[in-house]
Amino acid sequence: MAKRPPVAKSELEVVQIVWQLGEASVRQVLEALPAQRKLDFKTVQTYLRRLEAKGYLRTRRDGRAKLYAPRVRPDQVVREVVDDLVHRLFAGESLPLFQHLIQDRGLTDAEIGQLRSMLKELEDRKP
Amino acid sequence: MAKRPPVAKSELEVVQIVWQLGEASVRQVLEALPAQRKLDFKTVQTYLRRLEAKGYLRTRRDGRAKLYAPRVRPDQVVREVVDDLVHRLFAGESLPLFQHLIQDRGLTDAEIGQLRSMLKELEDRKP
DNA sequence: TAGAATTGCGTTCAAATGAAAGCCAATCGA
DNA sequence: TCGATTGGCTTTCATTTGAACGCAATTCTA
Repeated sequence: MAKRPPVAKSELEVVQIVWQLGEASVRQVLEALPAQRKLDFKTVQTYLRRLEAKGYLRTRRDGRAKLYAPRVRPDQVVREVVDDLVHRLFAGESLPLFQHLIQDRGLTDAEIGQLRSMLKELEDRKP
Repeated sequence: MAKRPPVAKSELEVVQIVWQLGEASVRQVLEALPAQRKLDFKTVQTYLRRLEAKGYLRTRRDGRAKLYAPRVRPDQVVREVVDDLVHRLFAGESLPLFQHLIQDRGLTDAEIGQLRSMLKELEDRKP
């Protein structure tokens, strides 16, 4: 399939909400936006329309309203975005990103625990 | 200090090289670009100029050429960029990003080791 | 039932971005 | 010394983004 155009920054926050909700109308997305982030209905509508045009979302009609749902698997998109970032910002190395995340942003104890078990699982699952 | 405008994607790859080199001319940056990524001299020059205008780099003259060097600490910039991404893509949670990095991108054994020690250090250094 | 609100669809519009091109002065190699 | 190269500075230019309008149809609501 022809590679779809990249998701723009602002589109990301919107598509991310659709992923969470599974399927959503413009209004639902608007309401799910973090309180500080105040966008107009029309603006959200535009972003969703563009996301559909780019191939990231598909829609179906529910009465008068339109419901947007993922068309590309979220982790596929996440991978593309993160890969791109890692390349541009860390010359392709992911370790520096971890380092930043750990040292600069801090983690709760619970998070540390979960991270540990992810690592363990990864090790177990290979040679 | 007046918040500087965000670094654009393509500018990131260029500023990242300047960070690595410490100080660099247009040509040096051009040559340090990954082989696949083919940009024109003029293009790199433009990006560097914009980065200076945005406040990320400062310059000094070396004979006929101009040398670009960081003006904002790299980790400061990295933090801004990563924070922004985490907000837009994961609603502010960093764990999903780790999860993606670990499960989806894979790590070498060496990397796993280093990660472990980062975690350990983090734990030791708190209550 | 008449006006208010909600949505879709099409447009708009300025600023930012990605990617150079043009012209000119310094300089280097033959 | 003369042409090629290099770099600086200025300008260009299409596309993408971010952020909304306007109108028409539909649906609540007083």
